[in-house]
Amino acid sequence: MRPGGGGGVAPVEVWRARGKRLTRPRRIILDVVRASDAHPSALMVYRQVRRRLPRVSLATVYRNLRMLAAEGVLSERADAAGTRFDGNTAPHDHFTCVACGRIYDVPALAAPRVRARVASRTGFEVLSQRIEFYGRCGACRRAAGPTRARRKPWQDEASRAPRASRT
Amino acid sequence: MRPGGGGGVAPVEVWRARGKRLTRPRRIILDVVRASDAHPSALMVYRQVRRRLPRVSLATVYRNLRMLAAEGVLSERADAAGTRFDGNTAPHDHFTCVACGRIYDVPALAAPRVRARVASRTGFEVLSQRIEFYGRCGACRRAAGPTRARRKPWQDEASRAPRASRT
DNA sequence: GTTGATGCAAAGAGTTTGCACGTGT
DNA sequence: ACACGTGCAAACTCTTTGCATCAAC
Repeated sequence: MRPGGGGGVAPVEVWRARGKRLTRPRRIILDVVRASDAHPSALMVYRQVRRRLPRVSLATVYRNLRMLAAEGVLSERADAAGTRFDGNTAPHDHFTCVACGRIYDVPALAAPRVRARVASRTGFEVLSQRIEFYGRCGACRRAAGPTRARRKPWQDEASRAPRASRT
Repeated sequence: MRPGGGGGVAPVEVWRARGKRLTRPRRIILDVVRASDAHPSALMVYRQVRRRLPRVSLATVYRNLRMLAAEGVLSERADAAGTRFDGNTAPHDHFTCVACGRIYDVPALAAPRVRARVASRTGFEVLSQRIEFYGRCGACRRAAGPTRARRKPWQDEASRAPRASRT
């Protein structure tokens, strides 16, 4: 459970202003993504939502995730394993452990600096950026030995991965 | 045409040592990716290769791109638009223009610094990283006005996009 | 009551795989 | 001649869409 994740942020008013409705599936989908720190895929969200709303369809999950991301309520990232969603919309980077597959949030430490540098060097206007790190997390380093997969979180729904640090 | 791209780097010996063969489709596929700076998708490569080898199959293109990437001869990146391949295997970052869709290489300016910082902050072992910038390129900024798509390079095969800078 | 949202099923895009034949070594 | 590689087609996964019905407002 992401601390503060299930809390009462209020983008609901924003939707209403645009004629969007707060339906039961939609609310649960948002809850699930916010309550997870596993950066879940649509399928992972679907499986969680179905526990509370067994008749929900995968299409509804996709439609809502896409819409919520478009509204800025969620963030969306594509990688080799597919599209992942993140309830944390604050700027931050990611660390993917190549051993256990877990994705950790890391503070966007150097973001502004790197960004300014690229802008001044190329003359381009940088609007946003994405930084991904790959390596071995603390737990997997301690487990020593050669890299070995212990679990594949993108095929599962829950993950107790501790957050690397607060962003 | 990427300068030096079509040149005679020699990973061929490496393959042979592993029992891999230098077939006609394979050589042409590699040529095509190396000669492009458009960061082509498999389909884009396929269309180019077919000009020189009309009977080539898409499956062969996929198999070879994947194999060449695994051998380190090419690099592979997944994003929202699908998987893209890059003949430039030197470390570098990317800038995607949200107006015209072109992908530019940018020097990996801050890479080592950012990397070390994350490692020391999290205690994780960083093995690699990926940095993507999004914004408006020089040409599109000069074209002024609101963001408007002028072309969708991921549906085409050729691109005359100038390189932002040499990595 | 109006209109956006849902569930279901079917379609689509991108990518992978099985298999018999072809071809580099 | 021996394997690896190829073309073809089918399969597979992930995601989107059409449509009648449902439910939020």
